[in-house]
Amino acid sequence: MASTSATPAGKNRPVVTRFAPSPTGYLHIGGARTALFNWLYARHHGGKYLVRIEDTDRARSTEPAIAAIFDGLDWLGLGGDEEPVFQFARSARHAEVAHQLLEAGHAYRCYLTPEELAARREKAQAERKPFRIDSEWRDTSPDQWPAEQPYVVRIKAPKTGEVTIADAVQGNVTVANAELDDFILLRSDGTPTYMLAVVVDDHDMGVTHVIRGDDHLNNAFRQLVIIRGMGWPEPTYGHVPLIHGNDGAKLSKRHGALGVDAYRDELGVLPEALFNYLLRLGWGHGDKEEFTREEAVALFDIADVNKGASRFDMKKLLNMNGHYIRAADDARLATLAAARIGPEADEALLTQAMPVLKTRARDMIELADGAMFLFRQRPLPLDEKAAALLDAEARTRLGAIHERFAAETDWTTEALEANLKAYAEELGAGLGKLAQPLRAALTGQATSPGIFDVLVLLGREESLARIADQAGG
RNA sequence: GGCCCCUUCGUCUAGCGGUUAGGACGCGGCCCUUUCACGGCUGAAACACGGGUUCGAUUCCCGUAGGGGUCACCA
Repeated sequence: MASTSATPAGKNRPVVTRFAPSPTGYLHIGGARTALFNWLYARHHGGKYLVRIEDTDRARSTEPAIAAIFDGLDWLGLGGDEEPVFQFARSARHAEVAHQLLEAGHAYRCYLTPEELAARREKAQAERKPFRIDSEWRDTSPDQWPAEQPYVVRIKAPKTGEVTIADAVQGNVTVANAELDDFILLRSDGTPTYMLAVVVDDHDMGVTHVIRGDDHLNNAFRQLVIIRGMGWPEPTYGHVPLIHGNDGAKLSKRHGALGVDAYRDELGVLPEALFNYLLRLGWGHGDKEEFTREEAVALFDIADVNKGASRFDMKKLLNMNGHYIRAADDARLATLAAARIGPEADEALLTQAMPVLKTRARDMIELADGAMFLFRQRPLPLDEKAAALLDAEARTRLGAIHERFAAETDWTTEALEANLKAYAEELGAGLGKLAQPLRAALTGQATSPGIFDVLVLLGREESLARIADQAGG
């Protein structure tokens, strides 16, 4: 048994990686992570990171999907270093390679019809035998080829021996050549298949490291047949495990496989949070949890990516998002929040309020919600808990508070706090007994940022008016 | 089903022959406190199972079980 191993031929070529999504939908979370790993690997090695759109499936590829992918990539800061390559536009070149393979005797014309193939497949299944394409056209010579009949071009895959790939993530993976079949290079209409296109494009783009989902691991062996047939340098492969949903099943649209745009728009996630979360999914570096882009670039190694699939955990993503919200620039958050609140939002006020708002939010939805009280029109609607806080006694006290605050000349958190504390002492009550009704009156809610911060944010006039609205007696 | 891959707390992970198996999320408790958060402290919680190899296995090897991927004129 001959055994050959796929050792990278061009070890000292500059690193070139690529992210090659097919535009049949949005950029999903798994794709985003694959892009991230490719980007990181290239950056770490001072190489190039490219993007290729695999749009050869004309029926399923759409313009909106292409736009969504670029949009998602840009948002995460994972756009390619050069103009993206569109695979479909290169089909003439793919066909050219197929013909070279044909001339070199590494491929052959196969006149088997799809119907005949289907029949054989069915027969094998009925006999419970593994089906492997075994075309009688494999060893025919050109003079035996029927004229004027449609044919496909098949690769002539080795039938004996085995190949082992030194995968950067999975380690050595060996497959017997008997497992490989003579897959199609060119369809009967002359168009190239994916298997051919990837190999040709990767070669032409100078890709040295193919980092992709491990659903492609088996394909690597097929692609190697083409690469060897052409005598091209073999890339280093790195097959990263797929991301699973919270229940352990493959991530589908049902559980969490949203487009990255949904994480941004519907979940209110910050790009740096998603970046960090995705980085930590399947990769770790000691006890470190938070990584800046620079740290990630410096520390990332594809060899450290875990072999096992990991589950997507929304809770942890949100927790991380909270960290990044707290660390984010106030003006930036204000702009983001304002877009969610609407035209009544005042960015300057939002920016001013942000320090006390952002510790209370794990996502931009919560952040915007938490800021709403600043912009509500009087008289404020009271939620259930707020209403319960405003009993007769509380309303009476609000009247007294209104009087005291109206006389307050120093509208600062310190002065206001001293003022209210003095009143509490006078009453012999805890500060909470006064602060909660006050909060209800000022925000219409039972929870909010610190009450004195609220007072200052709202300003003297608005605060007094809101208190008066609820004061009784 | 054939082939390939995977398996450390519920989850994400550190570990790379000798550790009280560490951190994070989540969960419980305490502290801080005008509410809710944030923050701090703290508790419960894992090496799938069975054989080897070894003085010694979470770590190396082989099985078993479980999970995943792939078997198109889709990509």
